[in-house]
Amino acid sequence: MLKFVFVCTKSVQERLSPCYRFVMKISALEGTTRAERLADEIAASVLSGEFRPGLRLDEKTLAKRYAVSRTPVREALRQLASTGLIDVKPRRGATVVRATSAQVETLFGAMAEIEATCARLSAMSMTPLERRRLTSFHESMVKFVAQNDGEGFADANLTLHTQIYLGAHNAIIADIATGLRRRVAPFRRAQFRTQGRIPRSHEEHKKVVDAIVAGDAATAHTAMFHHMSLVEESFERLAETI
Amino acid sequence: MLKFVFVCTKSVQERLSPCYRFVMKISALEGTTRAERLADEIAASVLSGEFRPGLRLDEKTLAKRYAVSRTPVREALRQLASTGLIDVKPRRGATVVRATSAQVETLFGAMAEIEATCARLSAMSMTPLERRRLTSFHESMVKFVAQNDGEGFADANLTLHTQIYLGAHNAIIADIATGLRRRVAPFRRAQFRTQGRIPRSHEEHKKVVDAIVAGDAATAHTAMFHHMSLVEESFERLAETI
DNA sequence: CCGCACTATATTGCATGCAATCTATAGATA
DNA sequence: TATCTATAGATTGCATGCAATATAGTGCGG
Repeated sequence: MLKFVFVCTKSVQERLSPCYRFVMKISALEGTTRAERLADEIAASVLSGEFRPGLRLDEKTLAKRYAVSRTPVREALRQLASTGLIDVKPRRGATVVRATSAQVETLFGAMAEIEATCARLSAMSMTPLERRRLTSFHESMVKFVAQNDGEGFADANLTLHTQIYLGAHNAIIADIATGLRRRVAPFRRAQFRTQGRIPRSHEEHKKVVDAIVAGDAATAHTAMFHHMSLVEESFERLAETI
Repeated sequence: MLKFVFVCTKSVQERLSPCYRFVMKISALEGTTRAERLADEIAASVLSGEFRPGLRLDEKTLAKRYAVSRTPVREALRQLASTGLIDVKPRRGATVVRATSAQVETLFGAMAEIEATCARLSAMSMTPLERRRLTSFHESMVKFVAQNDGEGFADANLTLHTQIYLGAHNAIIADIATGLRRRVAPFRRAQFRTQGRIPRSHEEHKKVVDAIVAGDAATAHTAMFHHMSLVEESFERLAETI
């Protein structure tokens, strides 16, 4: 991995031309710790499905795989445990969470509540600019519906929901929502492959977006809750077929 | 610290008389790791106010204080950082979070939303037994009002709110609520010392409890949200006098 | 044949030490 | 005098090694 070292004092740093600031940014990116980068790597592997639920995450193996010692691996695992993505038991090691259907239901229920809350808050406190952006982004998603592009729709779906988290104008609630979305991710894979899910999801989004833009908090809440419940239902249907 | 070692096989363990099980329980308590116990200790110190917001939490000093090496201290600090109680920056160490008034406002706002959600869910899904218990517990709190006992009221207040978290019958939302309450704690100290806060709080509780018991979800939500907003207002008034 | 106890192996928890980075203080220069 | 530089000290990040604990495999008795 490349590394640029740029030595200067703080006052010089502040008066640098933009091209040098770019160099500094690279340096800042490198400034994260190994443990942090490991946590990201492992999380990505869990979310991508490479590390399946139930898989044992052995410290030594991970350390070898990423060519570091066990210490940063341990820290990464602890951090991931706090997000609920993996499960660490004292002296028993870490595993990718494997939830019972009841636990998954709880997770989806929590998520529906939080998302609905975000929608309500967004309806109350989004700026006019944010409302316009939300509308136009939602409208742009129609192309994925037309092309039946599940992958593209899934990506855009995340962006749309994130816009609503941010529109709530409460960083803590937005964090909670993001964290929950991450936690449910391993259990909702391939959700948009369910027959007819894409156009239906797009319609539900429209109801949510319209209510938010109109400032109708109660309807935004209800519509989002309903949308998330259908997502769960779609998951259940998928799970049955496995 | 005492430690009982009790060696036996699992099948024997399961057929033990209760008195031996007690011994095993002690052993199980000891079975937690140092890092976990440290996290509890440090959290308690933060919540009790011994470690004030902004205080630098230096690994070496903490290691000396608790007579362990830096390794478990580091793990404890990372864990606490994930709960939002302390702030850890790479290569810059840990400090007890010192929030701006805007951040505290965000925190109270998030808490009000989550608590209100819990109240709504409780209204919808508490069992008859839970409803009865909630009512009787709330009624028992009148004695603290009569005696103007802030300490007693604060303890009971926590129990009452926890009952509502649990009544929501969603472990994840309950966890979120508990975590937020913890995070808010350092900024709401001495809240019940504000003039006239105890009887007023008790009245607000009544509205919440009545709505929950009656199964009136919308009213429970509104009443709880209102209650939490007043808590925040009371904090603001306190902060101004500091 | 089944279940229990015991030993061997593997894995986690923790302590220690070194290297990289940050911070503070003193000195130099305009 | 104010600002910048350089050095020393302190602190964090990480690697390594040992001790405590859990797991798996083997032998023994009923």
